[in-house]
Formats: sequence, structure tokens, C-alpha cells
Amino acid sequence: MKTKTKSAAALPLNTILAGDCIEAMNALPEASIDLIFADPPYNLQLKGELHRPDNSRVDAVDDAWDQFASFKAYDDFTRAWLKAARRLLKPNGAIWVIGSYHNIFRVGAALQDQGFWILNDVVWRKSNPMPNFRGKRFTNAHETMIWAGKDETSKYTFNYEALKALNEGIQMRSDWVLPICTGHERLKDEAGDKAHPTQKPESLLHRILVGSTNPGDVILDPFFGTGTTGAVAKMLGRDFIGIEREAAYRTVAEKRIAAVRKFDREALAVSTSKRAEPRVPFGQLVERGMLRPGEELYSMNKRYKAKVRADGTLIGGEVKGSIHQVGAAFEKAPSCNGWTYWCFKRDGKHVPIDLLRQQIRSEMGN
Amino acid sequence: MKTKTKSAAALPLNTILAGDCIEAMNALPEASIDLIFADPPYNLQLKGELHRPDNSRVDAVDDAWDQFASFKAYDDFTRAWLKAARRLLKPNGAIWVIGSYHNIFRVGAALQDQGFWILNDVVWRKSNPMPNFRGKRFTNAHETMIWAGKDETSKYTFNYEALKALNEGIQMRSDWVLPICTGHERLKDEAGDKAHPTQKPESLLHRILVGSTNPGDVILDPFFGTGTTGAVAKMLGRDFIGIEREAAYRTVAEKRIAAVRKFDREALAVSTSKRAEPRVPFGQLVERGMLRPGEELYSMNKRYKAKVRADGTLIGGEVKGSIHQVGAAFEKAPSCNGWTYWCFKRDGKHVPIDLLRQQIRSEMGN
DNA sequence: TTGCAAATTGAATCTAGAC
DNA sequence: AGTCTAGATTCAATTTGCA
Repeated sequence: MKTKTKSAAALPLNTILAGDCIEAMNALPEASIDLIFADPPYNLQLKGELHRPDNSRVDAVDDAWDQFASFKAYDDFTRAWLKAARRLLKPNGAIWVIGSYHNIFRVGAALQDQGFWILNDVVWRKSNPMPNFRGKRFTNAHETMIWAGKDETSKYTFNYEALKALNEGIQMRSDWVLPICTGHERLKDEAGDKAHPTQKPESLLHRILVGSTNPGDVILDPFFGTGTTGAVAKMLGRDFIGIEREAAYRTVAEKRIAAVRKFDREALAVSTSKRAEPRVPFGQLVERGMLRPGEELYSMNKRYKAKVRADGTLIGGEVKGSIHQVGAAFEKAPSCNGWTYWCFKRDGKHVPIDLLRQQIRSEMGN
Repeated sequence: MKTKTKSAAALPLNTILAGDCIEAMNALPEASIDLIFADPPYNLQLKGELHRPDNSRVDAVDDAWDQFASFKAYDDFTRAWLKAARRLLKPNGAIWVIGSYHNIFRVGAALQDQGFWILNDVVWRKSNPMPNFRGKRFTNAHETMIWAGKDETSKYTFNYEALKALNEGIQMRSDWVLPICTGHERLKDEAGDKAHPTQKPESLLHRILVGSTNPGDVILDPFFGTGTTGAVAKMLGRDFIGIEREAAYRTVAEKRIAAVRKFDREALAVSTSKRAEPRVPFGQLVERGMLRPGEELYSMNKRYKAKVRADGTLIGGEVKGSIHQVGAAFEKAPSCNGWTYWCFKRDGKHVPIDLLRQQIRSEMGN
């Protein structure tokens, strides 16, 4: 069973909150959220969609004079919800925001101004975008996502190995090719029309959540819509909180998420990096008698050798120190991973010392 | 012979002006420029040194011209040069600005605030970007360009058919796959080092100038560097004005442009783009819901089975890894093509997973 | 000269944990 | 808080070096 902190226990997990997202966020406890995914309104033609922080309505834009007013209003709205969102993030929390050229520059500047630390901008390259029918511009074939830590020092979650595995062993790039949401995945209303104008594909959220959350994390989506974030969070064994103003969207989302099955535990496990494995001091190999004091180690390139000492340090000529320090000194390199640099001899063959570490780790494991 | 308007006749065409770009722009006549291409400093804010896993040092952009004290200082600089640039544009003129997530959001917001009208944001997807060496973020594999008209009413130039032809008869999209500038195209100084840290590829400028200028147009580049804009403009029969503060860059650019021949067939051939490779990672089948985490795959010979995990790896007994690795382990073979080795079950029948890959490829190849 | 292997390099906000 | 150390980490393309 999962342990929760006191504040997290008070969270309305796996529910959709009704109402204005800023008010709803302000009612939640601070520093309680691991990740925020936000798909805010793009449109500067406000059409009653937008409200100022004081909840006064912003008039629609219809002439050049209003243009400045509309950017100002959009900025006010953006900064208000981002401020509320930032309060909710744990110190090591992070945020994803998606947008198009209509709004993403304003969102990005606001993120930076509020102290968020941009980690990447990621381009969702649509494999099947709507063509530009009038032939007056380029096909608008992508949207931009900004991934940012709560601040510069945040130790954000990044499941590097899992993403690399998703990409067949090559590190994941900042441009993702994924189709738009169509077919069975696209939710319809009773009339058979699309239930939401900008429903995001689950594949997009899958990659975001696998990459930047762990099972059991709490994910907040302040513009929940028809609940793609919630559906994928549930599948992947994460908790979510959605906020949505429109009752019709909430209804569709509730139904959708109820039908989702969680993947089994074994399937949720992802490839992990060596960093996550327990640290093994080199001295342990000596203590355990896997290497004897006085035994010689050879560099992988066979150019250097050094002697093991009883305290787990090496001595090679004038150079003394850890396996890393001696390796770095020999190679005149700023640093060196001694585990992958040194070999020892058994039955006339050179064996990497890292094999001994793996042996210890496998004994520790389980 | 080309006719010029009175103001254009006074322009220092096809020269490189020395000095600060704002002062130089203010000395030019207003409404005299057809297109501006600008590659301003990105304000990278790099901290320490970075080494590759092989311990070699990354030659970072640490030049004084990229240092700004704060976002405020960068914004002031940006708004000042954009204001001077906008004065120079003809009523139907347009601007392109390139940047990364460090600066592009601030540039985009400034453009909108000053009355420029964004037409597209265009993503330059690098076919050969520098990887992320520490495995802490996504490979920074793209840069963003903003294309904007002088104002909302500008009748900007857009050579739709020419771009379509460049793209093998398919409407040009907002994401361009082009290699970074290397090899013979990359200019070197006397010492054999790169002459400029951020030289842009000619292919990029080729596409921009073919798409948004006509022969005889005047193109201004206020951050001229080593003169890629001038070189491509000359090739394509356009006029240019460059502004560059550093004498060393101006010298290199002068020499480079002098060597360019108009409509040089060979040079034009170099600048045509490659098409993206349709590599499909197995993980995409999982992200896209074509296979569910937890679902079982069967080997073609029906002797083995393995379970799909959320990150696109398989687990079968003790064996974990990619479709290729697990297949190879089961067959005790040095390698295995997982695409042709594994099946899944649908309606009681075994279906090769390669069928799903083919489906994705057919969607991509539009 | 040819062919293959090894080395080089690119706009990069690039660590985590113990003491 | 700062300091120090263990040790984890790369893709594509071109150029250089050697047989």
C-alpha cells in the first residue's frame, strides 16, 4: 500500500472538479502536485471564453485597437493560472503546457518570468494535419509544448531509459511524430459531432506521463476537457485531478475514464537507468575477497596498470586514489568512470571489474 | 534592367554595414525593405563546462555577444531592434526570426506586441543534432522560426507553388527537416576552427527566400554573421543588406559572397532537402494504443511468448528488453529482427506486429 | 588510389548525493 | 549553505588516419 503525506491525503484524487480553474486550484493544498499538464485556450478571439483574474469578462476582439487589449487580457489570464499552478507544485514538480503560435510565445515568456525553468520545448509533429486550403501559408502541421521545472533547482522526474526504450534504443528527441486524435479515440456527442474541438491524442499523454512521472504520482490538469490526461493517468497507474468548467465535458470525461482499465503492474514497470541502482563502493570488492590487495588492474585499453590496496584505493606509479581518480589521471581526463575503465585477470583473461559489481547487485536485489 | 523606387535607390545594396544593428537600421530609409531575416543572440545562459561521455569538451557558445544580464535586458534589446526593423519594412514586408526555447518565446511575444502579425511558426527539425550527453532532457533537435507580416493587413509574399515543387508536389508544412551546417559549407578561420559558432545552413535560407521573396527583392539581415543570408540571396538573384558588428565575421562573409555565382546549379543542388526517414519505433505501437501494455506477443514459431510493457520493451520470464533483444535471447541468436519475429492475437488469430508498422508508415507517408 | 576504422564535432540553459 | 566525489552519459555525419 502506498503511503501519502498529510496534505496529499486531503487531495480529491481521481475526480473532476467543477468551476473556474484558478479558484479550484486556490482551494487545493500547496506543494501537493507532482506534474501539471495544461492545454489552455489558444484563441485570442475571446468569445467570452476568457476572464480576467478579477473575473471580469474580456470583450471580444474586433479591431486593431483591441488587439493590444486582447494580448494584455490573455497575458493576465495566463499569469494568473500559472501562478495558481506553481503554488500547487511540489518543489521537484514540473509542468507541461501545449499551445500554438497564437498563444505559446506568451505562455513561454510568462513561465520564464514566474520562475519556472524551461527544460525543453517539444514539438508535436502531426502526421495527419489539416491542410492549408487557401495556399496562403504553410500547413500548420505542429503544436508546441513547453516542459518546465518549478524552478531552476527542481530535481524533475525524467525517465530517460524508458523514453529511450520507447524510441527503439535511441534517445528521445524534442520532436515527436504522432497522429492527431481521430477514429474510435475521438469522442462524439449525442449528435455524432466531436465532443470537444481540441481533444488531444492519448499517445501524446502516454509519452509525457511515462517520461516525466512515476506510478503513484499526482497529475493535475486544469483544463481537463474530455479527460485525456485522466484516462492515460489511470491506465498508467498514476492519480489525477481534473478541473473543467463545462458540465458537458465533465460528463463525457467521467464516462470515458470509468471505462479505462489500469495496466497490470508488470506492464507498468519501465526500463530504469543505472543511476537508480544501489551504489556499490569499490572497497566492497576487496572486503569480500573478490579482489585481493596487491592484485593488479589493467585499463581497458591495456595501456596502464595499477595495484589494489587494502582500503579499496589504487596505486599506479606516482598516482594514488579511487578507481575513478587514478583512471582520470592516467587518461588526463577531467573525469573517469572507474567501473568501466578497469579490468582484472582471471585464468589469463581480462575481466571488467563492473562484472563483480553486477554480481553484488544481483545478490542485493530481490 | 530592374527599376527601383526613389528610396530603394539610396540603399546600400549588397554590402555589409559595420556597427550596431539598431544604429545602422535607423540610418536606412523607412519602408524600403521587402524581407528581414534575423538570427539574434539566443541568450543561452550556459553555466559550467560540458563534456561528452568520451570526455571530450563541448565547444560551447560562450561569446560576449550572447551574454545578457537578465530577461529584462534581453527584452529591451529585442524590442529595440524589432522596432527599428519594423520601420524599415515596406507595408507588405515580412520578417523571419529564428531562435531556441531560451529566447524565442520572448521574441514571439515582442513581435505580437509591436503589431507584427504572425503567419506561421516553422520548426527546423535537425536531422543530425547534438545529442543530450547527460541523459537529463530530450535531445534539443529543433529550432523555431517565426514568420510574421509587418501588420495584420500586409499582403506578404508567399510562393506557394514554388514551395510545393520543392516538396515533391506536396504542400509545404510548418516543419522542415534539414541537416545542420557542417562539412565544406561550414566556414573555417585560419586556425581551422569554425569561423562562427552558429552558422546556419544555406538550405534553410534557400527555402525561406524562395518561399517569401521574389527576384529583385531587398532582404535585410541585421545579425549577418558570416553571411549565409547574403550568399543565398545572391545565388537566387535577390539583393541583400547585411549588418554585422564583428569585423572578423564581416571579412569572412565578404570573401564568401564574392565567391558565389548567381544561380549556381551546383550550389542549388546542395541546398535541396532530404526527406525524413520513416523509422518507426516499436514503442509507438504502444503509445498509440495499437498494442496494450500487458498484452502478450507470441513468437512466429509459437514457442515463446512475452508481455508488452508501457515503455515499449518486452518481458518474457527473466528476459527484458526490446523486441529484438528478447527475440534474440529466446532463440539464443546473436540478433533478431523483432518486427518479423513477433505476433499478437486478434479475434483468435495470430497477426504479425509488422502489419501495425506498415499501417503507421502509410499514415506518415502523406 | 582505395577502403575501412577511428576520431571529431555540433546554439547545451546537461548530476546526485554525501559530508 | 557550500564543497567534494562517485560515476553516469551520445547521434549522425564528416574528416582523418592507416593499411
